[in-house]
Amino acid sequence: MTSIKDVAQAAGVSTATVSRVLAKNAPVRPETRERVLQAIAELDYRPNLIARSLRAQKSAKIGLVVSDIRNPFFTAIGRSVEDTAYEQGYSVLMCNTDENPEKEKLYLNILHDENVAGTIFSPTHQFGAAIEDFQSNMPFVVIDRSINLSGADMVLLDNVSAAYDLASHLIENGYRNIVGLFGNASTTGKDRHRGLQTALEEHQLPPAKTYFIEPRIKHGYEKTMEIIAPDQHPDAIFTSNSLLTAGAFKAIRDCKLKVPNDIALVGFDETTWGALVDPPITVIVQPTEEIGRTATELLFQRIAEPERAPKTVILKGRLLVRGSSAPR
Amino acid sequence: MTSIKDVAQAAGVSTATVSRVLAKNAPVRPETRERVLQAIAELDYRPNLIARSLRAQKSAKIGLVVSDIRNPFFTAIGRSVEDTAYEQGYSVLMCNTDENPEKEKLYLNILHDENVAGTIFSPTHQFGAAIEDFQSNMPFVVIDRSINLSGADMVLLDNVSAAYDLASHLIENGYRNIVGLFGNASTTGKDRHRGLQTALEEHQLPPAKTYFIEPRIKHGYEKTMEIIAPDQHPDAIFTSNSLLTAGAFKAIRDCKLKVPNDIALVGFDETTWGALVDPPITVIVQPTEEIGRTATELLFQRIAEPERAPKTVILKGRLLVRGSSAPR
DNA sequence: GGAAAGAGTGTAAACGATTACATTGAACTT
DNA sequence: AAGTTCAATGTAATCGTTTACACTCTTTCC
Repeated sequence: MTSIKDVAQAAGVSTATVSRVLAKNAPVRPETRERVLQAIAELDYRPNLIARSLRAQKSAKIGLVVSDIRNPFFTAIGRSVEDTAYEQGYSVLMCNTDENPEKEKLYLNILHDENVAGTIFSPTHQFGAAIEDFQSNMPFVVIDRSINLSGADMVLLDNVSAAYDLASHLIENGYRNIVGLFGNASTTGKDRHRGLQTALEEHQLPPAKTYFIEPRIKHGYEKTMEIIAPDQHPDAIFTSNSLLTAGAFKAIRDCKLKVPNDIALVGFDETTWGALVDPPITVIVQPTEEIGRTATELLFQRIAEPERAPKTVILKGRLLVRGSSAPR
Repeated sequence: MTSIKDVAQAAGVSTATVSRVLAKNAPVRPETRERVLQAIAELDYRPNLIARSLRAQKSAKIGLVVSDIRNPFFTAIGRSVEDTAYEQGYSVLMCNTDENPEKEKLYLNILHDENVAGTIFSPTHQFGAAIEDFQSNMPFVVIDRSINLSGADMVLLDNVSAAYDLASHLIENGYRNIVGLFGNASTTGKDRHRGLQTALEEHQLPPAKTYFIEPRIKHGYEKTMEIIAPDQHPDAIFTSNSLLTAGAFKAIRDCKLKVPNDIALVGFDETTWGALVDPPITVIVQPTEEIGRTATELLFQRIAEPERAPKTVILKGRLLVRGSSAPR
């Protein structure tokens, strides 16, 4: 390993001078700077980020803690965060918690210990309380799921209104007997539930039967199999998460029912498969690129100015109408 | 920040003793150990990983550099690597290079600077040469794509044989006019190409028309649109990557052709959508869990024993026959 | 012409851990 | 009883940076 000492020696200056050349903003005689830069190039020197991080008590890394890396929504967020961070010279530590509060704690601790400059985080609702411990030390931006923490920045979808739009669309297309499947890991499911019920209410319809289950393909499948009794079944399934949508779709197909004639299906998030299946799925499209970028920008703002008043940015989803919810 | 000094003071010992308690293997009187542990608990002390990493010149992190995080194959690998690393007390820095050699270099440098213990890497073929620079310093395991580097461990699919099986299946089901779409970013495409051509050859059929294109949904779509002329089209499309499969599927559908009656479609990697579309897609299933786990284990082996002779593990794919390649 | 200001550089102290070496004292050996 | 051994602990150097402080030497100003 070539260190700053080797460079200093090669250039005939002190380590402080080399450091100043590196820092760019300190005064160094052009001639000296030249010598140092040449020594750096010759020795192929690159500063040790660990040492820098130890000394500076911070680093050019941010954490991204997502709850399920298999969910394409979070993959998309990941790309967007990474691109934005990259432009600012930051690298991204991506961690997957599997909706597991234990792992959330573990990874937040690790990120903290790694001196990350801040973290973008989609917490389970169980985590609500514990997050307080970390907030003091590390800037936070919460995404996707709201959390009862006054100090944190958040980037959220207007879930109630998006679910309302999606449900209204179903109702307007003649569906009356709607069943809702919602993820039980976060506030998102609750908000989308509310949007659905509000829409029904406003149309003077009775509330939907709803289920809160683990947001996994498997559970979406199993619950849908339960719902579809041989003798009777709802005329539409409303899902709050693309994994549940996939599970429901599979179950409907295995029961040999036709979408949308026998049963309509709508959900959240645009995925590769949503457009490919027959019929394609009507969904609320979340602006993933914008969510990731906004979250990263908010994080950088907070890093730069820790005392800035927290912001919550609420973005709108877009209803993408396709065949799975065609008029009855 | 509470440091080891605070603990030492609280317990009335030196920092060395605290460190020894932490290290577990050094001799400390039970009584003293008890006092130290209590101080640690009271102060809620957790060692600073940065400092530890600086001193030890290594860390309990490994890098995972994937070429496209949107490709479900790599997402699955990511989960598997993470789980295995987690069991060993390591955390995973996941980076996305977008098949871009510049980003590959950047992230390998960053990982190196972060003192990661090693890196699991799926390189573009352009990267073949440059990897030499890093190998000396950092243990490597290459996955998914072979690379001409004698010193590195690798975990690969037996691509030639898998592609051979997939092609033979098509041929046996009566398909004769096969067109191949292959990713141009890696050796994987080339190997799978060879498997396809070998199968045709062995059945005394003329070689397939093949295209090497960017492994993106968009490019799979566009190339397939070109291939499907209004007057004539192949009777099967063979794709080497699930993103290309998705693009091809979309194009076929947009051309109002029926799978498999008008045209069969086969590819690599099990995805959410492959099972959901109608007909479901015949694919080679890669053992992603095993690939990730094996790669991580090889990496740990090499970290423990840097001079160990390099291994290449070749895993077999499994042919999953479904409707998209039903007999003519 | 002397004081003041400031550019350019070096010295050395941090950051928070680990660990080689030194020291102490008790137990054991002969 | 003196020497030997070894467990238990402390002291201080070290990892590779950054930066407060000190110093020198010009330049500028009255």
